[in-house]
Amino acid sequence: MSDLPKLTARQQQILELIQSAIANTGSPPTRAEIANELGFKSANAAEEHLQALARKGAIELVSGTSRGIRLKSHNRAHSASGFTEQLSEKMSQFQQSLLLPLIGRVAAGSPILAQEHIDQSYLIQSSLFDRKADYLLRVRGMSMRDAGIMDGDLLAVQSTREAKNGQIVVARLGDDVTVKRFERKSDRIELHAENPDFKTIIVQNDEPFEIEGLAVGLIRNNFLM
Amino acid sequence: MSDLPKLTARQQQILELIQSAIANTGSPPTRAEIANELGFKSANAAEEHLQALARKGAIELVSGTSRGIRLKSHNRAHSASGFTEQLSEKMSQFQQSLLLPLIGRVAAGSPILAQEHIDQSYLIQSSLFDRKADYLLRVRGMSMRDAGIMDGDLLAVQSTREAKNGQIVVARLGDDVTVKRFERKSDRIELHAENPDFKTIIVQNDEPFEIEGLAVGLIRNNFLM
DNA sequence: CAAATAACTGGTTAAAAATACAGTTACTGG
DNA sequence: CCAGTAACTGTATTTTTAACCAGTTATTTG
Repeated sequence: MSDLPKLTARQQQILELIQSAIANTGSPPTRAEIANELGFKSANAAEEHLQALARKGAIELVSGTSRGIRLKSHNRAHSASGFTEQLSEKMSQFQQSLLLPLIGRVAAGSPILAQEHIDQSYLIQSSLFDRKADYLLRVRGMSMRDAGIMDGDLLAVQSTREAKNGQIVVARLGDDVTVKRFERKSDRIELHAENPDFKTIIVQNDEPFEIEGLAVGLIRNNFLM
Repeated sequence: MSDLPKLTARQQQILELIQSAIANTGSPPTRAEIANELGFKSANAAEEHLQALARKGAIELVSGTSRGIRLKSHNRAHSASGFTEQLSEKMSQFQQSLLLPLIGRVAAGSPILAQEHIDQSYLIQSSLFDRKADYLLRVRGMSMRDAGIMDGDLLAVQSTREAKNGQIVVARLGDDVTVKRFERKSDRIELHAENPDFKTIIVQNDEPFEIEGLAVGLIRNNFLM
């Protein structure tokens, strides 16, 4: 519970700019890019903001390397303080957002090997989903069609080893990762597809099996073809 | 669908190294880092591999910028809309997030974007969807179930009066607002449900009808009950 | 009120990084 | 067997970038 000192509005803005740059370009920004983006005439202004953010534990600076800015996992709730900012002329700057990595493609049909590469990241407001998401998985296949999870959808996943019966989980069977509805029976685990064309996967207690996470949300962005 | 020329084993290795570097450090590697990692004595070897990967469409090189390597996500057709903002004079390198209003219940007879309908707003990265969304609409009912649009989902909508056949639209029929698949025939407009339990709505040319917008994305946040 | 802090401008410098050019070696396909 | 390609070494040059120093102007804080 290292409560990092609270950031000034300007520092918060810098932090979000860094997140935004990572999400959009794939790399953290340089000092010059930050300065340019915010209209600073000197890159040193950006440098000092970065130093301040590093001092306060919001980021980590890797000395001697270009674009050596790393975000610290500052996933903690942004304010336990009761009052919500009614004063906000620029509300967007004070919303807590998380940078969620998109983990690639996962088989939701007959399980295919998951290639765990990070294509890109998306900046997602943390309150968008009911529970905190840790990453996004691109779903492949139609085995969860009747649950409204279609091929190509991005599934927001919370990392956990636990699940309750009936929840939709990301499960790992040996090397294969799959999305299914979870059901624990006394002697086995059942992974139900939500599509009559796919059959339920039965996992005996001695087989390799692990819950990778829990589905907490869904994003579809391929509406137009 | 873009079948990129297949990579040599070495090129594949380089690509994986890039992915790995991004996953581990948060930034793409430099030429020197690649060379060092693979034991090359010259950074130029890395440079040539990168050029080859760029030629084959696996990555994109941003010239003149450090760590300017971007992975191409060959797993999705990102935009069929060829004319994406090339008109912008000096488009900012860092895209912004938009505060999208969530429209809950649409009152009969009033415009969708009337203030009184706005429950709350969500901060959404503008690049999350293929086309710019203007608002979020909470979907009621299961008439679009087979298109993966479920009761309670948030539909990201772009305001427009135009739609092409086959697109999913938000349509207004007199006082009712509905989400359906759009089909224009010579003498009428058909609004198809994606659920056999619902029948197609036929709109004769003289009936009151208007397209409110186009579905560009979907968010589901009620996974856990 | 003095001192610290935040938020800058302006300039400098050394290191990091991209990138071009000239070679070498091995393999591959016509 | 010759040309092209892949996969390098080695060197060089320019641009990018990090990082430091010296100021200025508000604002806050003890």
